[in-house]
Amino acid sequence: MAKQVKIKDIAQMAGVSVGTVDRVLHNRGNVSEKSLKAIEQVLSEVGYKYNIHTSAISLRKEYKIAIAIPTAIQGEYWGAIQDGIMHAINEYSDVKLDCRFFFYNQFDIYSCRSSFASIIDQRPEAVIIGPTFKSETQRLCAELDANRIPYVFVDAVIEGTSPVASYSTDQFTCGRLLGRLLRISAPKDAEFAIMSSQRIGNERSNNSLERRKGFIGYFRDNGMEKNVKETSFSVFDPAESEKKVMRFLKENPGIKGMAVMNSRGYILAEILKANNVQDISLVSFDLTLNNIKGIEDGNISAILCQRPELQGFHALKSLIKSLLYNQEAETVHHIMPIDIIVKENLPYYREFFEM
Amino acid sequence: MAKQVKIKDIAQMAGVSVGTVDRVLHNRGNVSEKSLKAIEQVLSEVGYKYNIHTSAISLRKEYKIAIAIPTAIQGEYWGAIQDGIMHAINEYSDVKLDCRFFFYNQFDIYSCRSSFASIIDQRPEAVIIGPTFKSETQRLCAELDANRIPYVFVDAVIEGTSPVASYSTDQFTCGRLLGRLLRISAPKDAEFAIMSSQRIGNERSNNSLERRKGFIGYFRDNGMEKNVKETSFSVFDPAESEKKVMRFLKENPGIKGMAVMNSRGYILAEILKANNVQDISLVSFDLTLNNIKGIEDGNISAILCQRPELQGFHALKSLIKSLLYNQEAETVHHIMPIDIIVKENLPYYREFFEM
DNA sequence: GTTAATTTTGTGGACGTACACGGAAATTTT
DNA sequence: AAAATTTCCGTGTACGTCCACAAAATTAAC
Repeated sequence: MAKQVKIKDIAQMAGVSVGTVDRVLHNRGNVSEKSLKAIEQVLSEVGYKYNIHTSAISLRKEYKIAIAIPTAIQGEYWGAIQDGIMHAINEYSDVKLDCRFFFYNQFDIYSCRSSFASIIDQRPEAVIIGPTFKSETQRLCAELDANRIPYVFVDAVIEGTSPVASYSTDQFTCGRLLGRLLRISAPKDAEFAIMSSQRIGNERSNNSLERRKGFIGYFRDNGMEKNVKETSFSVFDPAESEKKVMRFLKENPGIKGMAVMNSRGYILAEILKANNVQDISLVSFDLTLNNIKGIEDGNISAILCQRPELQGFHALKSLIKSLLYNQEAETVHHIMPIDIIVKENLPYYREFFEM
Repeated sequence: MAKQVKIKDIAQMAGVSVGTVDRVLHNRGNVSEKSLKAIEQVLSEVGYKYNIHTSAISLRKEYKIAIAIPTAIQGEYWGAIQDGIMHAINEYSDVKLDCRFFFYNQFDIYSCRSSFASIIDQRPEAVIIGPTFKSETQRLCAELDANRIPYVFVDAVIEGTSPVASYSTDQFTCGRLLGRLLRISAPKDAEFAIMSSQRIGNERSNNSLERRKGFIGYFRDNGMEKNVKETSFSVFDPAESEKKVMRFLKENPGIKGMAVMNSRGYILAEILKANNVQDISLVSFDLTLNNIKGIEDGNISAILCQRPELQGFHALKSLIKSLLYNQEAETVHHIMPIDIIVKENLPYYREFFEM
């Protein structure tokens, strides 16, 4: 248990007052070259570490934090991220925070634009971004960079930006993992289907595309590329979807597994249930309420999940750290674990958290 | 963002001084019935929450904490628990802690007794217990209860004790989950083997027994009780084990999956690898270095894991909370999630943590 | 009823950092 | 060289809690 080095100690060693050390630590300027050198010398020798507690206490400032994520629905993916953020707000209730959520519709680029514009207007001191549209996000980040406003990414990373940290998943590997899960639970010659959920404008998210690549890649590596089929279903027209899916299964009787590259697996689960289909594994993403029900009912074999609460929690945590000790640190990209959730271990993923 | 209520506020509302409120909050006694009533009244109304930061600063006391767990080896299960504890020590470096480890041999009841005896001698202010022997642990806990020394359990809970908290896993469900993993990845009529690792005196740990029960129960529930075989292998005599296992497989050609109820799966992985056995799934427990290698090599299909670092981390965290704010709270039993780790998601379980 | 012992209560200093303020030193201007 | 700026620096106070110590109130003892 190494003894804490205090600012006072540093001041003494460098032959200056605590005020000057403080100025250096917070690069507030107004320090002579000589003092700066002396203090930096001492700092490099002793390795000063902030005392987060005292630091937090004496900080009177209230930080404005903007959170730009797709509309969060309780019990769904972005809802879980929001839960994690709320949890962090609570945990760090001693740091004065003014957190505002700027939700946007992830399928409407205009709503994203206007949301991001409001953020700029708001002049926050830090931002959490759950990115969807690449160039919109890049534009926002450029603006934030110009104003030296720190930001972090959750769920995904956008290239050409310089966040303080990011929390995301290796979606390609998710796809491979999904491939493996389906393959091992089916006979050697079985076929598998990628079930795309159709949306307005038929756009597919980047995450889904990556997952799909990984999935196909996995079967290609195992010489089973031909065993992979693809079809789609609608999120909004269940009856039509049901007809389409059942027709597809009839035409492809070899199908023993279905992969859904987003959280819409529960829709297929309903269809399988209604038609009493027993021998097809279904794997989807995200522990949403609907998918939880699908697992409990036994219609979804497994769910892949990427700790959204933890992402939200750590996102805010790292921003707070950055605000308090604004050393210009390197970006840290955190890749979240991919949890495999089936009927048996489901219950224990609901309580536990944090961390 | 609700405004923080301070001790001063409470004091004012209750018509007493901060000192008195402090005494009540830490039940240090020496408070008149009248003041106590008044303060408790106010507390129940406003819902006071400690400011962890200021609390940590002004705490000058150094707490002696004893940690009684089986010998921890780096890269194995108890080593991971130790890592988690060390991490918490680091995270709470502002709270003065004097942590001492009292390791014991989990296969030697005498070493456990002498370890526990040293703890009593040591007179610690709080204890973390990784229990193995039931009555020894009960005796220790009785002693601790008598001295009002708080303690927490990691890995497992012993009945007839009253810890501050516990962090453990539902081993029975682990066994069921293992059953499911093996079953789905094999043909309908496949057979499965429970591979017990033999030890000195042939005792089997409680955890293993529970897992075994769950495993067998799973197959019974699916009308496949007859498909489960059992055999054993030695941890210390690899050559003998290899002979025995291969003979067993020859005699039971229907075996498509092997279950190891502890962390010794890697031994079988080596055997399968050496004999070029390809079509048998092997599932074991705990992300030890050996097992990680087994997964990477493809000889272990999956590992079930119960977040040992998180257990250790939270164990110490909850003890610290209990020491700082020793309100006589109810015991909280935390059941850890059961992570399923396969080749694809393995890399991401090594970095991430905390929380 | 007075004194002693005990219980109860309030006060004030300490923890380590942030930051405002005013004074000292260095620099520029006149 | 003195005055006016500007730059630099040290001091002091605040943050909310803990806890030691002393003062006050209550109870016990005589």
